[in-house]
Amino acid sequence: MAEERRYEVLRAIVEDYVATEEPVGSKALAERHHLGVSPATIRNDMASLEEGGYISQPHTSAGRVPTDKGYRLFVDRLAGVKPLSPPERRAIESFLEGSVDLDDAIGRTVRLLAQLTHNVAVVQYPSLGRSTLRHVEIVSLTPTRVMFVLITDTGRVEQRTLEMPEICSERLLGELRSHVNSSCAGTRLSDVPAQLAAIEAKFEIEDIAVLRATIATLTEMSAEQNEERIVLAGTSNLAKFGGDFSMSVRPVLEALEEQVVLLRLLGEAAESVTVKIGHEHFDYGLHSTSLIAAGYGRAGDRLANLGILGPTRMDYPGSIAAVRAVAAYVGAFLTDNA
Amino acid sequence: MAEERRYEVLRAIVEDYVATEEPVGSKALAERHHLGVSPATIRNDMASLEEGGYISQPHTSAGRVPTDKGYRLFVDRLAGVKPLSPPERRAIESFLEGSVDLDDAIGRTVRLLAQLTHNVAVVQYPSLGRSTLRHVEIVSLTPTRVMFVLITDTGRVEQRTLEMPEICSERLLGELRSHVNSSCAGTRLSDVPAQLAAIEAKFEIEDIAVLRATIATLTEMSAEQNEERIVLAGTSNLAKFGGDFSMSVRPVLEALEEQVVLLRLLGEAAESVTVKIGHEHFDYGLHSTSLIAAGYGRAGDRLANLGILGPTRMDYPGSIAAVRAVAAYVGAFLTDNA
DNA sequence: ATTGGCACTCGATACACCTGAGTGCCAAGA
DNA sequence: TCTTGGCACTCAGGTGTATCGAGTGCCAAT
Repeated sequence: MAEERRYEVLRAIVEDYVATEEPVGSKALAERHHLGVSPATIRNDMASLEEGGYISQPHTSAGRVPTDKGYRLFVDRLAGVKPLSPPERRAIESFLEGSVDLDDAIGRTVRLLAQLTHNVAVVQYPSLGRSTLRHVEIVSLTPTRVMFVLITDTGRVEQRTLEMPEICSERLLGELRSHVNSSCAGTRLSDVPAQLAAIEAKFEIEDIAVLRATIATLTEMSAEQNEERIVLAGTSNLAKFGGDFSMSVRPVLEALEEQVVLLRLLGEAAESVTVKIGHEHFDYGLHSTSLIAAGYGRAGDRLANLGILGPTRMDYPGSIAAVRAVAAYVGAFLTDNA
Repeated sequence: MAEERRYEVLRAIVEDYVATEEPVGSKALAERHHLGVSPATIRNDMASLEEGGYISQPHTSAGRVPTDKGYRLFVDRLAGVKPLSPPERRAIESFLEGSVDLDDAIGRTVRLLAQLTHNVAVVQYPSLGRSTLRHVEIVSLTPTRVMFVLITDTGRVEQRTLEMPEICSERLLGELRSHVNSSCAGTRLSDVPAQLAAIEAKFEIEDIAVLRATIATLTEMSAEQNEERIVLAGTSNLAKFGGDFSMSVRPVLEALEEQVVLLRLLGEAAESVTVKIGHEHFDYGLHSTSLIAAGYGRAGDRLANLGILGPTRMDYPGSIAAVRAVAAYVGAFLTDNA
């Protein structure tokens, strides 16, 4: 059946193009991949692949290059899983050792990912909304200025200062601290606002202004939309992009500087490993890039996403393996240090 | 006196080259800058400037380009102060409004700086060692796991978790908290280790292990070398670099990814505004870039540095003005929110 | 010390040409 | 019906040549 071989040809094209970065022709294909057919046959297959929109040729007399659609098919149906090399395994297994807090762990993760894949790595901090609250600390800075510190079970620490409407005594702060903690500790951050609403009854009328300000601030802090944090590494790997800098790399750098874009990028990752290719991105600047993203978390509940971004012409099997492995290890690390 | 005019010519060359990005010739100079002399005279001046090493020509039959030494002279003796435009003034005056905590303020600062100068902006968090400790919070996560949270007067919050050598009671944690706070609150972080050493006497023998671990961790946390944080923005402005991407921009991106390099870069800034040009940088990757850095702080005591990095061919007067102004405003902001 | 004149250099641009990789198509063979 | 070898065609890229012109250095005159 010719159907089958056509896809074999596509796979060969993708692999060669990724390796050489140059359009690949029928003759070279016939030599390097021992499909038992002649260049002429391959040309026929190429013609129908091109008609199907899986490959295209930059110029009339050049080899073929996979299109986004071609990569898509390759990723979905043709790519095998490339096992990690032993050094890679070792790197992953030891990268978190000795990390001293969450910042440190996330920092190591993102650098590792960048180094493994030679692409730009993107790691999102554990989502606030899905973490549970471990402790709330309320510290008086000046008589009317108060700092709130939220500590979650994932190790995230969020702080915020607030100018109180009136002077608040240490006694009042102490009461706030104990009531907030007893009613909210151990609940998900997304449930905190509801819990907070219930404690209003326990306070004197005269303290109501301070209490309301406190509740408002804590509610805002536990709303996840603001404080999703994202870390990058390996931007210099964008050098892999050929061609003119300002044409191809600049828009990518610009997109990477926009937290909003990054969040949406990672946010759209749904399954265990998601691959977004070229024009599948909503952002114009990323139309010549691909994203490989995975969720990570503790025992199945996804806390956040991480991934890599690179030119569409990238090593999908290898990168997918790396992203998946790193996500698994980070998840395990968070579980152990819960 | 010709001496004087020669420098006038150098200034004109720098200005034109920065504006046009192309080597500038004697004829063009005579036209655009109304120095009352002929192109031939200018050529003579150019020849002696070139002999002095201030300018050079890329090819025999091209115009002149300033050298690092030329820029140096320009910055030190020739550059006037370019006043900020009204929109720039307004942007600076309002950029910090509504910033909700230190992270937010630093983030706004770095983005503003990048936008104003169209270069890469670099902002260092207020140095830990020079801040004073406002409060230490000690929170028990599990029976043996404890989180320390340091809050400084600059708004920085540092956290770290520690696995204790033995189970520690709430009573013990409470004692730790109160003794640490009473002896250290209000002191500079760099003095904290000394203060901590003194409290050992106040504890029972049986708690000594936990105490020692606590002191060790807090000492480490207040050592400034680790936790200097630096934030970047505007990397996409590197597009201003002409030429080949991997030749010129890649090493810069690589340097920017190394915290160590960045720290040293900013750390070397000494006076109120420091300019480093091209080969004056220790890092090879930055040999075609210039840095403009300034310290910021509260009322004269420098807390940290900020600055911009761009191609040596940059608008020095404008950038210096912007950096200086932003540094002043950030300093004022920190004073008001102390 | 300044200026106009002049010969010279050399990068950039344009044009023509060639080469070769790669294609599409067709007719013959399995 | 699928495969294959043959063949003419296309076109990007490299090379060689000629021209152009911006810009220079030098020199003699002012």
